[in-house]
Amino acid sequence: MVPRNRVTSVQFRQLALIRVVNCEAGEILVAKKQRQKATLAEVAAMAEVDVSTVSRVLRGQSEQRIRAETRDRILEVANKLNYRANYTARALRMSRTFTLGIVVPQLDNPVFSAAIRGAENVAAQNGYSLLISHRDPGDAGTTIAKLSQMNRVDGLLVASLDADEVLRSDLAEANVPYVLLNRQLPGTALSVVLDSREAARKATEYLISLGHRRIGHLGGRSGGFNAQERLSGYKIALEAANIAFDPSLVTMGDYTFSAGRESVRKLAKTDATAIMAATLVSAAGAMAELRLGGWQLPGEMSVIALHDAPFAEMLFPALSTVMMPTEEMGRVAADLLIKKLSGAEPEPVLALPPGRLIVRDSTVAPRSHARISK
Amino acid sequence: MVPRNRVTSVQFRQLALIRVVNCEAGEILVAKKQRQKATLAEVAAMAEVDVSTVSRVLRGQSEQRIRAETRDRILEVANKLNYRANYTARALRMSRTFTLGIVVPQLDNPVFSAAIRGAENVAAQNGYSLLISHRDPGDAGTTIAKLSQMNRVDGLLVASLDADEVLRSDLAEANVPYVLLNRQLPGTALSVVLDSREAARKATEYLISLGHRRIGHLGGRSGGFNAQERLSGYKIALEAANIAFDPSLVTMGDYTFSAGRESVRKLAKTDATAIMAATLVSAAGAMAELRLGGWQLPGEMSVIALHDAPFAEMLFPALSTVMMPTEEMGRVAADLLIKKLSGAEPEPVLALPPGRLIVRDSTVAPRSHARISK
DNA sequence: TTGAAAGCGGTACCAG
DNA sequence: CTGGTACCGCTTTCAA
Repeated sequence: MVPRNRVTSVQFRQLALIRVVNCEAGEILVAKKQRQKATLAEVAAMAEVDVSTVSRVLRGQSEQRIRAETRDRILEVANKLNYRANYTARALRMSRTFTLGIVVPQLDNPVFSAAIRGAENVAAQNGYSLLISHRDPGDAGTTIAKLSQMNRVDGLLVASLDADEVLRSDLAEANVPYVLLNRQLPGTALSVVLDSREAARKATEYLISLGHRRIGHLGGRSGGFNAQERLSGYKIALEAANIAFDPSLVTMGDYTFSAGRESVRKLAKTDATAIMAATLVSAAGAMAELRLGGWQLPGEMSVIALHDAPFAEMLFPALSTVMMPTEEMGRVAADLLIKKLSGAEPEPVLALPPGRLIVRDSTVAPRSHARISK
Repeated sequence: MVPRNRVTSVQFRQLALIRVVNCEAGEILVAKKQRQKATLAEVAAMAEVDVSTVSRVLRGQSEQRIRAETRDRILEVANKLNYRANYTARALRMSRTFTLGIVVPQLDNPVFSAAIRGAENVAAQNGYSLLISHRDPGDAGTTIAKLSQMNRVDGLLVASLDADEVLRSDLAEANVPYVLLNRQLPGTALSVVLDSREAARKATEYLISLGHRRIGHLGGRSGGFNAQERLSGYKIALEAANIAFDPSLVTMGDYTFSAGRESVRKLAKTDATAIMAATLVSAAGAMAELRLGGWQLPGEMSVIALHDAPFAEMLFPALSTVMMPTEEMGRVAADLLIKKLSGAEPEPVLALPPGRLIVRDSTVAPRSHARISK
């Protein structure tokens, strides 16, 4: 009944034992052995038990069903051999990689790197690792599809700056659970976002409290989810203060430095005395351009931005901001995804409230006599 | 001879065929099937050939040994089923993951994110993917060890800010080939570094060419590899201009904003008219602190930094820099590692020469009468 | 040119 | 409480 060329486990154990014994001949060899990856079978052989027993012991589950003596012996051997389970083999067998993928549009962006940090922590706490992937705007959908189709991840955390349609079709390719990060997609699964609206409201409200009445808004891509939210928060704050909304004070660009520069030129022609910018980088662009135009900052123009990062403090004048819980966003998203992977119910969409207002040097009360625009 | 409970491949093929045929009953099911991960066996069954044949065809090698007709049929089926090889299974079988790990101390650092980008490109070109991992300064060695011991990567790209000893022992845990990034470690394998010395020399030389004679240096951690190199480049430039080296003009800190602030206080008490800073961030700290102290920038103090990133332009005054080929560094390192994995000879250590000098607004000729320090 | 079968290193079910 | 064994999905000899 025993197939040809097939060693029974008893035979194998003996074979392996010989190997092990040989190794023990010299300590050097043993040391070398520790460097190598020991397999379950080797541990089993050396402990003189079956692989299945070793597996049970090492996985720690159903511990009560194993004689303490046996367990200790196995543990000792495993330790001596510096045994580590082979990740690949386990993943294949269990059809689970215990890896979460996180796809971000850029790495050197405090928002995403903070989110990654948060996600990584939660992942680690739950025995998952995080496969970071940054998706250049060019490679349409490949990243998302690749990660999931190659069975490399159990689930995906997706941050995207793409248009709804593009993102939707990318996501369709993924055949793993996912949760969206910093972004909503109508009619789609879970997503964790920051409450940009409230943040924008808060920032605008602060400018109003300083006495500003003509407040410009440097927005993001007009189609974008967060851009809409921020604009809406801006309007809410104006309304609450009985200030009429003036479309000419709003400019939408993308979130880059140069877009900030360009956009602010339009605002510079108005009688605005303050600007609420969507991001640190666009605020930086705005301030740079204004300075170039000879404006006194913050005297002639107050600037506040959403999100906070060390970068805000490095600008001149140091930028006032409304903090955003970006790391928390990563944590929450990872938590949601892991719950989902454990078969839990899809929970409702969350919007994390903004953090504190950080007043630095870029915001002051308006001058009594507004400067004549240049 | 056939083991019990074992389906021969013929039997299995039939079983699978039944499944496939059933699926084809409705297009909806076929569509659904495409979403799922099809296995080799399923493709084989549907194409009515053996899995090994499918494998051969799909891997594209030894193509000539397969009848065109067969190959076409297989390709068609694979395509219809949207077949993707299971990464895990392949990795297990081949004992290779075709994944490179890259370990960096921080993600939101233009130096490392550029290196990652470069490494990723080269990796992709060679059929590898990149597993990005950031190692918090706290978790001693675990990251490096984990990645390799879990058999998740074939090789490692390691950027580290740790002390030699720490790094050395971490590396000892890794049982995969690795190459060091942005850092050398005496007596250790391959590493790819930037020529910081030459960059520092170039930056200093530029300040000298503007007429500065009393030039301060804002250095990095005094033990660090790059810090030494930069200091040395600074000295070389001075010497070439017959300017005596004055230790009181050199301050070593770490690379943070606040370290930049602190360090510059010492320099502010000297008669220095210019500063060569190790990094953008420390330069930013220095400028912030000087401004706070009432200095006119750049009039009373010129500042230049090593490395270039969008960030430099956002500062005020916009920072002059010497570009560093950080993305190239990632590319070269990945290339080296891949060569090593293919069994090639360990090539010599490289130092990539700095890029262009970018003159922005932070560097001007010294005033004829140096300001009395405050 | 194609098929059969032996694993890679685990996990988990089923016996005993 | 422990052993035996059938896979997970793929690659790679070895035969036919």
